[in-house]
Amino acid sequence: MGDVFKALADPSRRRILELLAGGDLSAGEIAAHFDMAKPSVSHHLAILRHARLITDERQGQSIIYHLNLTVLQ
Amino acid sequence: MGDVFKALADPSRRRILELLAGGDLSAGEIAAHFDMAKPSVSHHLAILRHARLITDERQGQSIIYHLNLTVLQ
DNA sequence: TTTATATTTAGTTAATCTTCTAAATACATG
DNA sequence: CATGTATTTAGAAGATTAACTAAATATAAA
Repeated sequence: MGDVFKALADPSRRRILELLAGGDLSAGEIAAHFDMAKPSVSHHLAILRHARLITDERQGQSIIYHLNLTVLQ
Repeated sequence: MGDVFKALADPSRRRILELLAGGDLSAGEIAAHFDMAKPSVSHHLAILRHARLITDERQGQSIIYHLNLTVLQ
């Protein structure tokens, strides 16, 4: 649970969750919403994934991210 | 709201909230539960207060802290 | 008013976190 | 298999945070 709170503590990560609430997106599509280098966004995605707030699924060259809010219950 | 998530991100601060869930406590009583210098605990209390997760009230020499969960709704 | 108790403020150091660039990995296509 | 696209990993720099000690403030009591 500590991982969840830590993950939610960063504004960029909360924004990622908001974006995913509007529908699944690839890592690149998520990165396009930020004024930040792609590796930085990838790092945020890793933290959200580790906290189980999102799940990922490879689809060809892309990796699609999904919101997973069940952990908040 | 970002302040709330940041406040909840630290394990010591979550423990303080748990302690206060069991009833109001003075700063000194809270500090006694930790293996940490009092100024460090005071700093955590200030962060929780700023996030409005707790309120404080002076009572003589002591300052009594109360849990305030309304901000989580 | 001096002394004791409770708590916070100030200033510093060490650890953690965010971001970057460069390089590596994975998949798709010519 | 070579090249291009998508994403992550590695390593480093800068910023933020958590901890400490010492000093300041506030109240109570002798």
